[in-house]
Amino acid sequence: MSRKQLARSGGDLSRLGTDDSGATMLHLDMDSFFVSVELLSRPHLVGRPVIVGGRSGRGVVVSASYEAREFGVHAAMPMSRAMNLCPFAEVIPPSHGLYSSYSRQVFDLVAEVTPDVRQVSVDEAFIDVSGAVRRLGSPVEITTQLRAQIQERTGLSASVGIAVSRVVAKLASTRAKPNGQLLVPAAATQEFLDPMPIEALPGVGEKTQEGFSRYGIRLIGDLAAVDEDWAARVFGAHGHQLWRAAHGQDSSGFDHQAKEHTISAENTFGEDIWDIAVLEHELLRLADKVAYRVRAEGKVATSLGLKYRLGDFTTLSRSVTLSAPTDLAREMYEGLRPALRKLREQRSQGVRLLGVRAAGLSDFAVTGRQATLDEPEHSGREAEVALDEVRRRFGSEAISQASLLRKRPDA
DNA sequence: TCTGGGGTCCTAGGACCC
DNA sequence: TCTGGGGTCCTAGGACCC
Repeated sequence: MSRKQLARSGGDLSRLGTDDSGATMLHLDMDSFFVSVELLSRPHLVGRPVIVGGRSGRGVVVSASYEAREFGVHAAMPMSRAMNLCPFAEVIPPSHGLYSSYSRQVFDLVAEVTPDVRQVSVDEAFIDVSGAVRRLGSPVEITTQLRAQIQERTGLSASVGIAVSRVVAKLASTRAKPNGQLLVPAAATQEFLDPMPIEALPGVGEKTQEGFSRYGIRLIGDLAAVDEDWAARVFGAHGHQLWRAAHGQDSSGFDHQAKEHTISAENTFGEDIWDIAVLEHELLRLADKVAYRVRAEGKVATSLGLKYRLGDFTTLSRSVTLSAPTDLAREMYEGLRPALRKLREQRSQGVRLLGVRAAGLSDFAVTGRQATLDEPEHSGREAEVALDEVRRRFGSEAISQASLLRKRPDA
């Protein structure tokens, strides 16, 4: 049984009550978002098993319609297995640009409710409505309105959980799916949580579940019942955070200010690659992709990471701290190339995946590089920014070829 | 069955400095 | 000459999420 099925397999919840006065946190989750967007333009497939995902040998399921889930198909499953389970499913390759545009429409509607929103992915967000009740009505009324508006403007359905905290709201929206809403009144929080399986809690995956089960902890209520200090001692910071979640409490505040983040790109090859020249070409292509996005955010990276996955799925990583921050593909490529060569020499295995990550991102303007207009790197930056225009017109493949041939400005 | 791509957070060890 | 301890930064790896 999947986690979602487990979380849904509860009893009647109407006894939880109708008092939403203390439940001002909403978790909004679009129903099988990618599939639903694709069905808008393919109405003849409604009601049939539909899978969005990569078709190639190494593709995985990204999203499955409820009809496909009946066959046991779920997200992140290898496509080969999904096709065994459900051979007649319609398979559609993902169109991320399309999903982004529908996502924007949905979040424009959310923004009309309140600015207190923390978006967690294209199709999911936490919404704190405590500042909106006087203007728009109770949390339940706001939810009903918002779901109706989303349905009307986009043709897509959303499910919403309404509770005292993010973690409880999230569990409630899962229980409400598809196309539903569920209120967990503040006073009913523990009663709602206690009977759920521990792996329904966000942050509990396979390993953590195993760890808990060694101590007989199988339900959220089991974890809620143990001593707080014991949980922190035995399971570390993660255990302490989960103990709080088992009591319906969020571990951190509702901070939605821009934190430092990372930008990465990776690629799984159709078949394992042994040739260092092919790997280096891919390294440059990925560096180009990352550098473009770093520049688009007006940032520079102070450290770089390389992800290197072998044919047997062993995953290695190497990182490099730069002496001067950069937003250039060429510098990222040259920064990581020695690490790539070394790994290829050390490990006599084909390479399944290569990835590039930019971290320690800071504003271009505050690094001081902006002041040194005659610096060679700066003219390099100008050149790459100009190449961005070429990319828009001729596609990224053209840029990768151009980057390969381009000389360093100081060479 | 054989595992995508984009992320976040935590831990642990070693280097280095005072 | 041998020895402490704390703080910080860097690196590698792992668990987890959508």
